[in-house]
Amino acid sequence: MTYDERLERLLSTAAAVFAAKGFHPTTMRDLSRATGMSLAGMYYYVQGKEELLALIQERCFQRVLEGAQETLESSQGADGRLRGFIRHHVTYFAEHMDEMKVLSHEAESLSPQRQRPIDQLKRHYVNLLLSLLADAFPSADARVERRAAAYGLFGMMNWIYTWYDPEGAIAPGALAEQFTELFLHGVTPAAPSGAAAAVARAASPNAPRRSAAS
Amino acid sequence: MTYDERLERLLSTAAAVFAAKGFHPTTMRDLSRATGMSLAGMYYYVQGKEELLALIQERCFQRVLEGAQETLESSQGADGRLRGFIRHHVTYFAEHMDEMKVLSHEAESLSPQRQRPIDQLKRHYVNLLLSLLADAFPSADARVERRAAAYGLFGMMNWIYTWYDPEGAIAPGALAEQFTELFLHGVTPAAPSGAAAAVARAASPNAPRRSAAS
DNA sequence: TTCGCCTTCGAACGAACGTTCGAATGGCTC
DNA sequence: GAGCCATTCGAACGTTCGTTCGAAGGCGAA
Repeated sequence: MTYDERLERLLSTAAAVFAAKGFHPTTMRDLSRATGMSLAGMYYYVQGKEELLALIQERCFQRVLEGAQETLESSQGADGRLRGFIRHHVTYFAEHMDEMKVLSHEAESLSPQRQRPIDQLKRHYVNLLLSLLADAFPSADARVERRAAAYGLFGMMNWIYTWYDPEGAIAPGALAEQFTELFLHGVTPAAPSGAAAAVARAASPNAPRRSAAS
Repeated sequence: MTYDERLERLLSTAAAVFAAKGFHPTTMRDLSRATGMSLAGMYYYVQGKEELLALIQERCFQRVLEGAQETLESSQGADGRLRGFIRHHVTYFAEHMDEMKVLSHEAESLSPQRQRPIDQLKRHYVNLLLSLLADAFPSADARVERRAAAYGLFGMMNWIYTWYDPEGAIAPGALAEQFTELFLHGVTPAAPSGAAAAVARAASPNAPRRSAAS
């Protein structure tokens, strides 16, 4: 195993522990136990606990951005590009829950100087979605509305880590489709043959009609 | 000032500090400084730091639930009740950002026995939305779809604390309307005279048509 | 074998944390 | 004034944290 591979393993183990316990409650001794390395040994690869978090977030975000750009390059039309962006974000999130949870949930856990480069990636990514929305809906140009829609979508997608189980009933791809339809057309079945209604009906035609709050 | 009033002030000050710094990084000495009380003095009102968080979350959630139920009682029709639920959640969130951020962001910061009663409130609240969705859209009955829609909506709404400024360009009521339209009908202008398109157009007819990612 | 370098680690350090304790304060009742 | 109770607090305790340091292990090159 090379140096780089061992660093990579340290980072992904740390991401899993951070995702499970939270960044601040996690101790270097926790990470030592999880990785099998000694307490001091980890400092050969990383300056300290905070750099661990910074590296995890930075690498994860870069991969998300790269994946999004690749998806956009192979998508056609404003609508197709927007759909591709959503699909990529949701599936990537669902398939890398640990890192993405750490990226989403620990967005304020770094010192300002370590936060800055990550915030720059975030600005870039948000602007990317805003420009996709502008291309797809040139008529709905109100700036605040577009921001609300963009952050609404990010909320929908980034909240995944609080409830979603990739091994559960909803596959990552299915979740991406549902969120795409939800964002584009809402829950309301638009027309008798509308896409959202069709998708919903096709999946489970005989589900119970009511569920009581308890 | 009565005992209860002083406890209330301690809780709301603590909520503000927890919202700003996060629960775990906040020290009892931070709270002592923010409240003006002595370090030991706070232990007269509260068993410890964790009970502080538990009380904040429990009281906040109870108020949200009460407000939602009151809203539902004065709403008519399945669609009206669903709209009322969303409007209430968003406006309450926007107007009580500190407590709601602590409720949303520190949902895993309590020990299991302190978490349990709050999780019960949460289950109740989620089931409430699920039943509203079942009433409003009896045709789209697929169970997983309803869950995805519900959690998508909660994500949209609870993500507010990461970006929204109640003093900024979007008033709480306006945000609630936009999220309601977004959830019910999506961003796509449904028809030339569709509600979503009309709302969007009315607010800012001459916004620029493009914005580049940078 | 010897040297030097990359890698690992046991042990310890100083700081900061949540919490406790006993005393002091202030006002009210007899 | 004396006694009592609710309230506040300075000072300290024991623990745990992130980090450091010097030494040791392992291994290829000379």
